[in-house]
Amino acid sequence: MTKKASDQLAKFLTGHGLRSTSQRNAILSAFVDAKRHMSAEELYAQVKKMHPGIGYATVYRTLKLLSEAGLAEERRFDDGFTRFEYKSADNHHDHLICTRCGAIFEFENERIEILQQDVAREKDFQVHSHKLELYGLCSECRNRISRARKSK
Amino acid sequence: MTKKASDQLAKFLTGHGLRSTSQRNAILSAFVDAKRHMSAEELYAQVKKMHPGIGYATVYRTLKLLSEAGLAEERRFDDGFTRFEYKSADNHHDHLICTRCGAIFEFENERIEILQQDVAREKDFQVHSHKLELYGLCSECRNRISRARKSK
DNA sequence: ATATTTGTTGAAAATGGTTCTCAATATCAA
DNA sequence: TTGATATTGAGAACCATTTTCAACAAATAT
Repeated sequence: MTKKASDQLAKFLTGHGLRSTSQRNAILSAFVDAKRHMSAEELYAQVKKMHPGIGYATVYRTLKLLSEAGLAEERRFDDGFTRFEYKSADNHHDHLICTRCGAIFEFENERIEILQQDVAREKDFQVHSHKLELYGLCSECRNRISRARKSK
Repeated sequence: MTKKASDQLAKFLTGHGLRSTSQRNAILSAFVDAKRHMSAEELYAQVKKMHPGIGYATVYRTLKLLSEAGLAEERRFDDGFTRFEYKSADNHHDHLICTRCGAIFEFENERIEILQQDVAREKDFQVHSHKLELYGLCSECRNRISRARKSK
């Protein structure tokens, strides 16, 4: 785990009269090391491996804490699951989501962001964050489908 | 209610060996006449006014049915509520959501859509739908805030 | 028209992700 | 150390949504 992340958490805790605990550190560590877009359940399973005593509630509580500390971002995709994503200072990106296999890809597009600002300005709206998700089929699933069609 | 909508539902039902019922018609009617972005709960309350006997489950079931029939679109915003939106054939739009008062505004931007297609093509991804939400403060809330600040 | 088949409904129970409660425990400051 | 209080784990509670099931109703056959 990066030292930066744990420092950031420590700073947040101190600044808010909260305490540093082994559980919080363990969860942060697992979260940072893990793949992106983790559900609370996945993270719980991961943390359990190293710290079997840890409870479900603590994972949820810590995830919320990390969001408040700016270390995690909560995302609700249309599959109904809430997932969390490690948030390093400046890497905003959007998502392509395969509706067949559930794979999630990331992308960035500066021009889209600029157009978003234009839209907001036009409506006199002050944007703080945004969410752009493209749903469809990834190339792998598309290939799988066309292969299946041929073999019929 | 538009005749078009009920026809579209009737067609879907017939085509799938399903039955046309007074409840389904009542729910569709309330849904089409209602304001956009309705939660199941809001729609249930609305339908109850004219048809007190109707059950919660039926509203949910019908809303799902309407989605399958292409008459409704399910949306999960970050406030955790699922809402449904009446979907006429060709009026895709995106949303500006005020995080303070909850107001939802709509917009369309052809250029953003084009750029999205570019991104997808680049990743060899076939987009079927997308979701773009801008979160922030509407002008009204911004004014309220700055007024409050002045009066301090 | 009437009966028959089978989809649909309402009420209540179940589900599933997430949050809360509370007694036991751990951290931090003095 | 010790005391004040934040945190934890386990399970109960929550709440939106879904499922169950017996009663009912729409489409179809008779």
